[in-house]
Amino acid sequence: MKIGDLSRRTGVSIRMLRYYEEEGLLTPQRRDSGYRDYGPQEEESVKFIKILGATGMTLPTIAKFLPCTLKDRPSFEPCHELIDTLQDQIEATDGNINKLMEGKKLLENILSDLKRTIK
Amino acid sequence: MKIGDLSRRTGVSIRMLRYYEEEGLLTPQRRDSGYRDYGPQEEESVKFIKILGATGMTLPTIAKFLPCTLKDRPSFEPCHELIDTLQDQIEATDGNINKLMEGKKLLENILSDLKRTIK
DNA sequence: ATAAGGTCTGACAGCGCTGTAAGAGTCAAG
DNA sequence: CTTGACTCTTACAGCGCTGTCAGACCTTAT
Repeated sequence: MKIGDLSRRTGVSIRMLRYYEEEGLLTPQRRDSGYRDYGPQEEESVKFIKILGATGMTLPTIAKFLPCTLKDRPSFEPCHELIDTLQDQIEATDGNINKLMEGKKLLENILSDLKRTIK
Repeated sequence: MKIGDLSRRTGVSIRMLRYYEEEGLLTPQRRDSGYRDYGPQEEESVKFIKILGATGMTLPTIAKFLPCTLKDRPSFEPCHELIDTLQDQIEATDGNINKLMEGKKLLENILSDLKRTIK
């Protein structure tokens, strides 16, 4: 699959797909022409990247976790060293969720205040 | 209250407090010396800014909402024009919360996978 | 073979936010 | 009055991400 196809399928811009590679998150095959050739494995990875990125995780951090999401992950992947980081990240995400909910509450308060004041 | 005091009380860096002013979010009094002089009203605003900022709202956007959070808000404040934006923002925040929860779930899956694989 | 559209690399620029530094002035305690 | 801590403005720089552009090459269909 060429980069444009993957971009269309994932909604991630071509620019960013190349950036992912630059940051070590993806390493697609190359054709003789130099064109990147993505497989279903890479498409799967992009999905993970999107989700993890949405949690505020930075790309280098995501790069650390990505090998652990592989089905056929080689056993020597140092995933066990990531458990602490992982736990921290879960906590951080939880904190962010709470902040967002607090923010949402505030917004809703402002909204209902406004509606009451104006109507 | 001087800027250092407000910084300590809110946990927002001096740099950022000045930046808030630059962006029109705060307009503290000035002493003859030129020193900024913050009142309790400004401290309250900083709290809102922090919360709204945590929802991913950008400072210029926050600047629009801030007048609507004032207790003694002048009636001519065009807050009614913000209702749509506000509703959009609430929706967006909701979406972000969901994304974060999805991300958290993924992280937890990775974590339990790892624990099972390793132990 | 030609044309249109896809892709390559490399570079530059912008966003929003944040820190830091320099050089000058202010404040408060001794 | 001196000294150390604080504040002022201005400016530069970095982060992580993202877009865009240029110039060259590849691919596919006609």
